[in-house]
Amino acid sequence: MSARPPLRERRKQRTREVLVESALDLFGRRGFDNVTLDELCDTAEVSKRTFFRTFASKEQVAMSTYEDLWAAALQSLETAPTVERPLIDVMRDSLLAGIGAMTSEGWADRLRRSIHLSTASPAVEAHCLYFCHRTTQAALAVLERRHGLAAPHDVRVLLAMDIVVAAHQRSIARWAARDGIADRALLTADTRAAFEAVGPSLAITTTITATARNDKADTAVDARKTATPDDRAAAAFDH
Amino acid sequence: MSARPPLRERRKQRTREVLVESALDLFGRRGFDNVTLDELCDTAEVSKRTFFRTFASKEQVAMSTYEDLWAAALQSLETAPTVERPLIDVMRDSLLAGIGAMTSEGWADRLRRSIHLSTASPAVEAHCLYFCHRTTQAALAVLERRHGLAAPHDVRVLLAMDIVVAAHQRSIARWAARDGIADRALLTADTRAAFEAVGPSLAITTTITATARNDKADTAVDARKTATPDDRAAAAFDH
DNA sequence: TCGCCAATTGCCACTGAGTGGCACACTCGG
DNA sequence: CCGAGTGTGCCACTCAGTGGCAATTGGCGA
Repeated sequence: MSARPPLRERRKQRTREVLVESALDLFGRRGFDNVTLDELCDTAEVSKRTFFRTFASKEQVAMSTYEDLWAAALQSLETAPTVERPLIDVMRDSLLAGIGAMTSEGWADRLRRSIHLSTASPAVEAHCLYFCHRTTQAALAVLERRHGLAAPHDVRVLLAMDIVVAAHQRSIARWAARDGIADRALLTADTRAAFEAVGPSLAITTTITATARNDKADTAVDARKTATPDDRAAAAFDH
Repeated sequence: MSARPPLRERRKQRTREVLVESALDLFGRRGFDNVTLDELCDTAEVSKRTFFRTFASKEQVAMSTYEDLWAAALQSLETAPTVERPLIDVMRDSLLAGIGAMTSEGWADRLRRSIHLSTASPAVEAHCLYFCHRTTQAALAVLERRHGLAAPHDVRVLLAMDIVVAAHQRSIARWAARDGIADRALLTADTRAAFEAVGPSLAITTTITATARNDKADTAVDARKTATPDDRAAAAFDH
């Protein structure tokens, strides 16, 4: 068969998969806070010690697929050609590439369940937020090293990265909240839509859309800033 | 004297202040992770049980002044006049009002020390991030109830709030990192500057500013989006 | 000034996450 | 088949956070 990796690695990987699957199942059915690590380890048939050699925390096992996605995005950032264009676009494309690089069987379903956990449990949500924060710091380092980003401490650069995180989180939350299937194509579309909504966001007024939902005279977007006319895309994103 | 509050309240408040002061001192000198709650409670001369009746977590006592600031900002949002203008501006002004409403003796110094803790300790930083997230959710509810925000689940609205958080965090981080004194006037200025840098952030290119630092031909800001010419302010914000 | 009521506090025991140490078992290489 | 080295299980431990209950203390009427 395809027993390429040295068999010792495969065991490790197998343990990891069993833990993730058990965790998503238990957390999903009974709630993150109502499942102890001892229970999880018992279900997955590993010792607690082994669990902490595989994952750094109870939260991490719940979000491991999500972290894989970002890892793939960072990987893309490492290998992508370095053309000069807006940082937000570069990051968006890296995320899209990361989405395209997900291969493992059933990743989309695991990812969707992970996101559901993060919206259901404060502890997981906090972990998720912090993870994104640290990951974009790492992305900044790559951008500086490979893409010639000369001022990684410029406020505008830091803000741009925060905006990337925000757009990504909104897109993935929207994707995971869809009723029916949540697959790669939809995630890609939702990601594009969220990033296109960034510009219009700057000018949203507090009294927007008493009539905005799917109307034509919607979006009291004030034209002073950001005249990007892709409001249609943003409006279509509205649920 | 001015013994207006029923004396029982004052005791409680006093305990709170002692805890915060002890925490900032101990955490600041020896590191958040190297101080146990037992030590802190021992120093402040309260039982651990009382500590958890005053604060929800070890992290919270470290960030209590920061949380006070947001509480003041939310309060301002509750009472401010409800004119129709961009959501980001409304939130910025609420934050500025919150800054203006800080009165307790030595708040600026405590706030600065809190921020330092959050940059030094991952646990505190994560707590801080999540707190901001939850607080802006609360702000959204106020905006919906008082300011006529009709579509609080519109992606653009959610993005706008995320951008507010980002600008705020960048400004306060910059403020706390200043060498000399960090006072109200500087925090106000840094906040304004960070919010003004939001627009230009959208168009930052990856190869920005090989020569950008304080130059005139700086900021490879691509004029396609966001032609706001307040790049000067943003550039001045650069350290 | 005294004493009752209610809120607050301290103490104790407990759960559950996360860690270090050590002995055992397994895989891989010869 | 056998050593070297890595991975795993078990045990004991620290520390954050919680619930219960008794003791204390302030508020307040008599």
